Amino acid sequence: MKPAPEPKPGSAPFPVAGHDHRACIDGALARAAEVCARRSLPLTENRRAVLRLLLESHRPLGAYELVERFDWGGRRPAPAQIYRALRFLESLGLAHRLASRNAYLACYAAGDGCAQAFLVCDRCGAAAECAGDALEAAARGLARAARFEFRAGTLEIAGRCPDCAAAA
Amino acid sequence: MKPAPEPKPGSAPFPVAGHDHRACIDGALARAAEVCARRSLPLTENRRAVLRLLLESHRPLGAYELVERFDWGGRRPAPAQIYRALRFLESLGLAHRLASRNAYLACYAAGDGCAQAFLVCDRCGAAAECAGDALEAAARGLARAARFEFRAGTLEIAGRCPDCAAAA
DNA sequence: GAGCCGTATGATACATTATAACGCGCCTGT
DNA sequence: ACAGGCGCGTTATAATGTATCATACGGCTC
Repeated sequence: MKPAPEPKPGSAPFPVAGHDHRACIDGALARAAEVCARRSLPLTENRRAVLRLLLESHRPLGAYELVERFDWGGRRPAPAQIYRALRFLESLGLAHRLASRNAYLACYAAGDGCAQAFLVCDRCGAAAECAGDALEAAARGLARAARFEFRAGTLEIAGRCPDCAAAA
Repeated sequence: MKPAPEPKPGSAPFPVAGHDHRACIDGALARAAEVCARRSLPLTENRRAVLRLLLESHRPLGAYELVERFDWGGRRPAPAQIYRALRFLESLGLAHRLASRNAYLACYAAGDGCAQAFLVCDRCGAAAECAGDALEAAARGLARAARFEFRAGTLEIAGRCPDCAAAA
């Protein structure tokens, strides 16, 4: 068991008190730029803007919420615009889709591998990404037992985030 | 190496060669009736029909696929009809929603508890439900580490089912 | 049996989420 | 230059899911 409340901003599943949001956003954007550069894929204005919105909200947003928040000098982008950016970000592991919510979440930690988990608060909608060897192992174990060829796995956990659990 | 090809219809994640589909459907329907009776909730004609369609297809179906397959003497039910039945079945654990696919899957094994997993074939769309202590433990462990109050978890694993992996 | 209440139904309309298709302009390689 | 690929911006439309309302039916009490 590991109490360790807050090692690094991005690695604490839910933002804690001293969370430096600005730094966390800038860091994630810088990482995103790197990831794109490494693959010679352009992190265009649109893509960066969508990613920034996700990072700023620090919670999952629906595509149409993104449309609304997108300030394009008065006008709004069409949904397709947003979905394109989301697909791109997802393909690089810079954002994730929360299927159970039809919502999208920025990735704060560099996207690693395969089996990922999300903790989604039933009450306030906050969400956190996390992963662990135990999950990965369990997922691969289940697949193996069924002779299923594992590609990727996503675990979505519903419940109450620390704040809401306390407030209840 | 032939480790127990088919112990019980419902417990083999993917239907195997000797799979007696008829028996598997009838068994599941009987179990559903029991579950409803135990809770004094009616397994009405609609609900039974939707469940039967899911059981018969033996793979996840979208709500609108169900609408199309629903033979109502020429007419078709409105989507709301189907969604109502699906919600009912879900609430009793008799069917599950595959969020990653917007599809619904009958439950062959009696719904047990909390953290469940689905193996979904990228190629043919077949899906199997499974669960295990390791998954449950991993899910609860992740939640606990984040001081998150666990309610339920669903793991969706994408990959290739045995048949498709072999065919590839 | 008459009246009442709760639930399931059947229907229409609507809301939300996501994609298809197309042409334009900008780069880049030759 | 210019051809090809890619991302953009737009329009239209598909796919998925809900709200609402009137009705029907069963069980209950009186």
